[in-house]
Amino acid sequence: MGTGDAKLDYENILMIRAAWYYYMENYTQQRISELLGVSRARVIGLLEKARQTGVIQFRIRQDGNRYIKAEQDLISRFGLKDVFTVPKADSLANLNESIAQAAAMYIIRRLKGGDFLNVGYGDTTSRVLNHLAMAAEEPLNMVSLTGGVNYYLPNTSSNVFNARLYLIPSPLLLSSQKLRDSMRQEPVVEEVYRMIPLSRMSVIGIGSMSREATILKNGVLNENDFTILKLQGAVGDLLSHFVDREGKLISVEQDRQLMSTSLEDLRMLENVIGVAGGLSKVDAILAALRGGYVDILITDEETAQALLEQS
Amino acid sequence: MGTGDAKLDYENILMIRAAWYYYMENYTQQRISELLGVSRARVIGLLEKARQTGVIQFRIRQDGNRYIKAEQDLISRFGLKDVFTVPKADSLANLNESIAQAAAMYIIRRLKGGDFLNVGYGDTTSRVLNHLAMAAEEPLNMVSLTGGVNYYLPNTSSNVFNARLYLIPSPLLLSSQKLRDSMRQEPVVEEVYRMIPLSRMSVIGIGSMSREATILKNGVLNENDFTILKLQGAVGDLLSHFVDREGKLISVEQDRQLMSTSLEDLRMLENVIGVAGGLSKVDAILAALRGGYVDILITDEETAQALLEQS
DNA sequence: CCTCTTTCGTTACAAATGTTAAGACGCACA
DNA sequence: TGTGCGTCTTAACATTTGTAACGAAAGAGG
Repeated sequence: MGTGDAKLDYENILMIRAAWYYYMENYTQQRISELLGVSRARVIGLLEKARQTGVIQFRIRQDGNRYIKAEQDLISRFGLKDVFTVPKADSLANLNESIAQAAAMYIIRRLKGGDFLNVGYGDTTSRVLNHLAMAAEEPLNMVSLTGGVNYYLPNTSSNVFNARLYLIPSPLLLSSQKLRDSMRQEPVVEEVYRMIPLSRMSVIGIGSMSREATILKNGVLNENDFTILKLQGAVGDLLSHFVDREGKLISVEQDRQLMSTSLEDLRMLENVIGVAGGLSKVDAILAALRGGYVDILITDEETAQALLEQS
Repeated sequence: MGTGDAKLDYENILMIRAAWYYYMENYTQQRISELLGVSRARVIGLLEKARQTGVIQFRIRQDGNRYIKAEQDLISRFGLKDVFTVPKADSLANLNESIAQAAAMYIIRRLKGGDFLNVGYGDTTSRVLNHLAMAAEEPLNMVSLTGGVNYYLPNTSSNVFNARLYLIPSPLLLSSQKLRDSMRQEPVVEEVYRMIPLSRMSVIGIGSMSREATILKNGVLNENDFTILKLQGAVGDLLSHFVDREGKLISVEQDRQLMSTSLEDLRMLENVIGVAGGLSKVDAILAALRGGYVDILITDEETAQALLEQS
C-alpha cells in the first residue's frame, strides 16, 4: 500500500517548511523562496494555505494576569471557573466566528490525549467544532448532547473531519413524547447517554429568542411556537430547552418531545463551556449563568460588559 | 494587597488585544492602532513584545503526515518513538536556537497540568528551558538529572522563571568518589533522585567531543582530561557520562565523581528526548541512539541525513 | 520651578508583503 | 500530435509593515 499522493506530500512539506522559516525563524518570504526553490508568490500561497489548514497555529497565552476587569467581575459575580472574552469585531458574523475560534483555542489547550468532549447543538457549536477539528493533531472524541445528528457532520468546506463521533442517532425533535421515550430507551441511544457524564468537558451554545435562532432557521420550531414561548417568559435556550430569566425550564409540550440532555443533567456536568456573544444574547446568557448551567463562559467584551450592567 | 502595577497591566492588555486582532483576526496594524487608540508605531512595538514574551505563540501542527523521509527512516532504523527535525539554519548558533525552540514546542504540547519534566545539563537544555518557561501558562515542574545547580537558574535576559524547580543541590563534579557517594546519600539529594523516575518526560542534550563542549567551557573538565577521554574512544557525553561509538560508558575516574543520573537509570526512563544538532554531533548522537538512551530525537534535517548515511 | 530622562506620537522613507495579469510549462486526453 | 486545463513563474504594482529621526508631553530628581 502506497503512502498516498506524492505530489500532495511534497506540497505539505513545502508548506511546513515555509511556515517554520517564516514564523519560527522570521525569515523574509524572499529568502524562503530561495531556500525552497520556488517563487515568492508561491511562498505567499503556501503560508496562506498553512494558516487556512491549521498547519501553523497562533495561540494567545492564557495565564493568570491576562484578565481584564470585566472578566474578573463575571467570574466572581457568577461563581464561574473561567471567562474568556474576545475584543469587538466589525460584524456579527465575524463576532461569532471570533468567539468560536476563541472557544476552540480554549478547549484544545485543555483537552488532552483520549479525552472526550460533549457537544451541544447549534451554529456556534458547529463553528467551534470546525476549528477544533482543524487544530487537533490526534482525532478528537466527541459525544453529542442532543439528537439532530446531521448538524455535526463535516460542513461543505472543511477537509477531513478529524474526530471520532459518538452521536445520538435520532432527530432533535420527535413527533410525540411517547416516541421520544421509546427512542430514549433504544440501546444505541442509551449507550451515548451513558458516555456523557464521563467526558471531561462540554461545549454548548446559548440561544436567544431572536429571529436568527438556529432552532428556528432549521425548521425545528415554527414562528408560532416561538411566539408562545416568548409569552411564557422564555429568554433563550440551552440544548433546545427554553428557559426563563432565572434559568428555569419552561415546561411546554415540545420539550417533552426533545431528544436532548436535560437541564438537570447538564448542571451536573463539570466544565461546561458556554459559547455566545452579541448584545442580543445578553438575556439568554444571564439566564444560563443564573441557572448555574455554565462553568466557563466564552464571549466578547461588549457582551461581558452588558452582562455586568444588567445583572 | 494591590494587583500590581496598573500601567504594566494596561500595557499587557494592549499587547494581548493587538496580538488577537493581528494574528486571530488579520486586521492591519493601521486598523488596530485606530481600535486601540495608539500610534501604528506602537502597535508594531506591542506585537514585537508579544512575540518576544510569548504572549502570542506559533505552533506547527505535528500530525502523522508531517514526516519527511529522513525522519521516518530514523524512527524505524533506531526504533525511536518520534523524531522531529528543523530545516537548516544559517549559522550554528541559530541552529541550536532553532532546535531548542522545536524541542520546547514538542514538549509543551505533550506536557500537561502537573506533569514533571526531568532536565539534563548543558547549553541546549538550558535554551529549551528558557523557551519552555516563556510558553508555559502554568508553572512547570522540573527535576534535575544532574548536579550543577547554577546551570538551571534563569539567565540574565529572561523575565520570571515560570517553573517549580527540584534541583539536586550539589556541584556536577565533586573532588572525590567518596564525597560524591556521601552527598548522594544526603536526604535532600536522595529526595530529588526519587522523583526522577516519576516524571513523564526527560530532556537531555547530547555532547560532542569538540572544543565547544559545554562541559569544557564551564571548566568542569580541562583539556587534558578531554584528550585522554578521546584516546579512550569517547565520542560524546550524555549527562556528562562519556560514551564510545556503541554508547557504552567509558569508565574513568571522573565518572565516579559525578553527581549525575547513571546511564542505566537514564535508559530506564520513558520519553527521553535527545536534543542536538549540527554535523559535529553526528558521532555523539549515533552513540546515544545505539545505546538506546533516547526515545525521541530533535535535530536538524542535515544532521538527520548524516545520521542515516553514517550508520 | 527647572532640567533631565524617558516615552510616545508624528512623519517620511525603506523594506517586505500581497495582488494581479501575462505567459511558460507539464500533463491528461482525444 | 495537438488542445485544453491547471499550476507555476515572472514582473509590475499597490498595500502593509518596519525603521529612523525629531519633537512634544509626562514624570523624576534636584
